[in-house]
Amino acid sequence: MRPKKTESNPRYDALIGLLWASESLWNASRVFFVRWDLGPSQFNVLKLLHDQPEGCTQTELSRALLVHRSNVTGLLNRLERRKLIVRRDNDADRRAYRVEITAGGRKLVERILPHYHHAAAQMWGDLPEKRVRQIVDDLSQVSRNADRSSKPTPITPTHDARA
Amino acid sequence: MRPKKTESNPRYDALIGLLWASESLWNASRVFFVRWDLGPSQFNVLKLLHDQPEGCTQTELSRALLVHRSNVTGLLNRLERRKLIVRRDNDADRRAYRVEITAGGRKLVERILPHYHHAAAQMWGDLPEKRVRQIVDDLSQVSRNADRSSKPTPITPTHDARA
DNA sequence: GATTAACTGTTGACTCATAAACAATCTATG
DNA sequence: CATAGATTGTTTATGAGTCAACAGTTAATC
Repeated sequence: MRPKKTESNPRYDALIGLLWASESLWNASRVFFVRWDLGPSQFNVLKLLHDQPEGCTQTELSRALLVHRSNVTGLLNRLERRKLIVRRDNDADRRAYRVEITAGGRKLVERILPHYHHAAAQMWGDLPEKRVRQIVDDLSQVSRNADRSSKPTPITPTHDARA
Repeated sequence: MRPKKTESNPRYDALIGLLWASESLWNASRVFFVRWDLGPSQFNVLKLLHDQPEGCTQTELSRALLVHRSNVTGLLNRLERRKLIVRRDNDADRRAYRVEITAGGRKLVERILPHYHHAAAQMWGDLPEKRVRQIVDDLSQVSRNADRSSKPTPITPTHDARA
């Protein structure tokens, strides 16, 4: 099923390649996590809470993970059912929970992490350290550009808002 | 909400950065496509069929798009309802459809593509052509490694299958 | 030619994502 | 203080993804 030749734009092709790579990675990570009966998204939540011992609100979680508030609800429900996280009441703000990881959740993350690091290293094959770092820099620029294009021009509220 | 310092692995960090960038891009592309009331996945289907005038089966589509067979069903249902694609009967194989893009679908894709190319170019900012191409190469290697790790060792059936 | 094996698309149950609307709560501002 | 506005988390509806199981069809093999 060879695709038809179409007018080629290297930057467009590169974008497709990037999305393709990340889809491959995401699929691989789904397979990777089945061993522990976790989805990649669930692990991301756990990892974040693991590095955030004070806990955080669901909205903070949603912003850190780049997902919608309403999605966090179900994600946490599933994790709470398995006692990997808890929703504690927040005295300072009775609207919000303070979500924390449990001892069990922490243990699970720490059991998984070494394998994850190992698998991640494999993905880059024998690419030299320097190139990897270069890619990280370039991609963070891409992230910024993407965010800028999808958000409605934040307009820095810090004095002096001339466009 | 600063994250806790944890033992750092550059290749792991790079992977997270890659996934992060692609999530940003995906979100941006979702916003981008609302104008035409399309999801990114729907557009991917249309684009593929656009470059494939002979049409293809749903399974071929699923392989090309890296998604499950069962997902293609709903995707095509939504596109068919809007008359952007058609499922034609396949005389040679009565199990399979031959999915084709309609004139309307083709027109839509061709209206969108220029904007898409433009937006894609923006994402890379002023990164020099050479670096962009470099990234494409490196990422295609990553894709291969990811696929290898998630698929159960294909074992090339071409003679000589000693592990 | 009949049976077995493989493949095609759909369905149902589930996860993960969005957006819109809602009650409860906090924060400003009059 | 009152009230208007913003924010927090949930619900509902929908899109997009997985997997497992199914009927129908094709292919292979005996």
